Amino acid sequence: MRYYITDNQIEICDPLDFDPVKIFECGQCFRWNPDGQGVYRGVFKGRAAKVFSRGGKIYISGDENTAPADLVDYFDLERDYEAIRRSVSIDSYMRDASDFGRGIRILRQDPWEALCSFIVSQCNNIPRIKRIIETICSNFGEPIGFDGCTLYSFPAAETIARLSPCELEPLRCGYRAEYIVGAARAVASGALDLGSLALSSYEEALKTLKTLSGVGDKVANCVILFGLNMLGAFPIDVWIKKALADHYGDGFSPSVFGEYAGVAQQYMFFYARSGEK
DNA sequence: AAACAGGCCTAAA
DNA sequence: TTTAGGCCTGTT
Repeated sequence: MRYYITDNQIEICDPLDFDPVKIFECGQCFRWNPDGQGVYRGVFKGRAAKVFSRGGKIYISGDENTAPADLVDYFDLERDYEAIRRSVSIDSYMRDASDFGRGIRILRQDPWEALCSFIVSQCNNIPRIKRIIETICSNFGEPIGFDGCTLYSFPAAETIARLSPCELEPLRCGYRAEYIVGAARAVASGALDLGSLALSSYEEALKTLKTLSGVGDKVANCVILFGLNMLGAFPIDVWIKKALADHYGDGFSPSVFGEYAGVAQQYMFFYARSGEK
């Protein structure tokens, strides 16, 4: 998509394919919050940034440790989402869903953060998921001063690996604490190499992630889609299951959506959650 | 008060 | 291979 880099800040030329509210509220991430004036601030890969609109344009600017290239990568600015929307619009339902979700982009999130976040998400509601993740960051992450706010980085797997599940009690995340520590130890010990998983096949990534306790099909697919940026991954949660039952039959396979099935899934999820349909 | 929330694990057919 | 029940916790 077209954008300008000026003064270490990115200006998005066509806001139709970059909608901050949809990007941050469509369910793919948990750590970007609006300040009441419409400015979203968040932390990605240890860096702070903000996204806001002014005069019909969208601006993204990061802290002093953030290069424009980091933002281009994280927000997936080089990808043509209009082409993706066309390719997944296989019927009138998907045309409506992808039209409704126009402006969503799949963020290139840190794989460890995605793994931990979606472990937390299981059998949980969004406010509590966000609260738990904020607490893990404020308790175990590093403070980052930015734009007059104190934000916190997501703690490294090594940091969490040194803790016992009991020490995660302040999170109030219940039985998920053991899963989190187990995953952290797998990553920290090198038994699970998320970097190399990103270079492996989808099947390999799925199989490997599912060896972790607390990670099943749904969580693993979320990690692959949002953390490994494999856009064919198709997480099926209760909302998607219902949408599939309503619009497609028993023999459904994500492959009908092609290589960007995961993006189709996100349009469906956002559409279903919106209550529009 | 009982059910539910963006699943997963284990035991049992 | 599929199914039922249990699981921490906070809300409604």
